[in-house]
Amino acid sequence: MRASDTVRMRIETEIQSGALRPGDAVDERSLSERFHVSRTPAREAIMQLAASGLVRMSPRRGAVVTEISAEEAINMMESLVSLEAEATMLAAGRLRDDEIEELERIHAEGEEAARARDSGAYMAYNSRFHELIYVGSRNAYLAGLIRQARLRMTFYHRSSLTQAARVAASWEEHGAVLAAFRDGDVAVAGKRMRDHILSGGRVYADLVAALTEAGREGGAERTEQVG
Amino acid sequence: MRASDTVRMRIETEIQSGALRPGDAVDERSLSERFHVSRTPAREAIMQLAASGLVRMSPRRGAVVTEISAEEAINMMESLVSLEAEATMLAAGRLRDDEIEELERIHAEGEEAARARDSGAYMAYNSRFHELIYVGSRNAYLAGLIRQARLRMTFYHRSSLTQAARVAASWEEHGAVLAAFRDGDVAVAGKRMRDHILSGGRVYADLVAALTEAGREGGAERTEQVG
DNA sequence: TTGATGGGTTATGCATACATATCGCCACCT
DNA sequence: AGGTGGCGATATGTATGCATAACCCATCAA
Repeated sequence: MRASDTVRMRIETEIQSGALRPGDAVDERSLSERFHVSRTPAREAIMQLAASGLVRMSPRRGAVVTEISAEEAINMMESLVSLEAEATMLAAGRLRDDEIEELERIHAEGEEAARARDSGAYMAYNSRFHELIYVGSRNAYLAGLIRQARLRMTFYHRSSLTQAARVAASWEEHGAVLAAFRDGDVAVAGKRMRDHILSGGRVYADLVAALTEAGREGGAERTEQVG
Repeated sequence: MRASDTVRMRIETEIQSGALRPGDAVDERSLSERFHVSRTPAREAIMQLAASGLVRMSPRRGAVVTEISAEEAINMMESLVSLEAEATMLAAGRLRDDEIEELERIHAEGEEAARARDSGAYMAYNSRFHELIYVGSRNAYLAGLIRQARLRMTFYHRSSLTQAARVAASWEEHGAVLAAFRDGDVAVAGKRMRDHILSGGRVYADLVAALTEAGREGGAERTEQVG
């Protein structure tokens, strides 16, 4: 394992967790000091993050955690909807019976979190549910595209599932997809996943628009109240 | 412009052109000597290429131009079909009349290359045609995903359009998509693009399978005869 | 008071030196 | 004769030094 990889992963974690927020500077020196490495691996970690889109580099001006505009957010959601629907259709035709049973178990476990409006627990369940579908698609490349897109949206996307109403609806929509899996209905499974992602996406797009607006009005501090 | 960026772009060009072939080593020292830079930007270029999937790095063992297995090729084609269809459906609903006219002009210009079975000229036309659709989708993120996927497949994909029969069929299929654009029929445009990419994809998958097979039998040299 | 200008500061970008793991080769042992 | 172990060579990974461009702020003029 290279030092640059560990630095990269730790930054990714900090962005996911919200410790690093869109617009925050990611500079070589502070990274090298925090992780006790020289500037070289710190710099390489930043470049890797830039390649995956998590940070944006300007020559001679350093890197900042990528801020997503409302337009970009809509574009990414549009793409994610398509990718998730495709993965779901592939999975609908390829999931083995025991994998569908596994999905049902996980879905049953998620009900408690959904009822309790426990967004932390629900997000953990949500990840497991979707991840099983990616694997079930038998398409590692497609799964990678989806994971990368979701990773880039985490800061904003996280927030959409903190809305209590959304959690309950999300769980119901998962159930609808699962029913289509049991029926082996590829087209219906795809459509239901498309609707599911779109539902979350609407919340997400609104949030990004709100953040963008707040950022324009009152500077970065203003986003605090929403995250 | 950073030195690492120019090095990266030149390597990308060499991979696209076939000067660098899957399995070829890409080492820091030779890059730094060829492009008259130090090892640092050469190394950074390699890491950027690795992030986009064009080369594969093994810790302490250097980088090689990514070799695509038959399974990976199928996965990438499956994904590309979905992405291109999505971009086409978006474009069908968003292209302005003058953009459709531009597409028609380009398509008309491509007829000559198609008739002459001039695969070089046809590939140039082909890129322009598809590129206009990506732009017409009004989704820069989706367009980026498609370009990245196509870039990763260039070495193999190039070859599919060198088949004379495929060139003629490809041009006809473009015409069918264009007709759907004129009719403003989103679903039909998407379906026709899906079929179009799939047609090329079949040739492509066969080719990768052949290369993989050849590689297993006779080592890397064996792929020479196909490229 | 506001704007422009210039110098100092600092972080990035590149070059280079050093550390270390991997690989190939050869001798030696079985 | 074939396999194994160690040694040398080489390339990667890391650290550090140097050059330069961008930023900040003070100073000055309108």
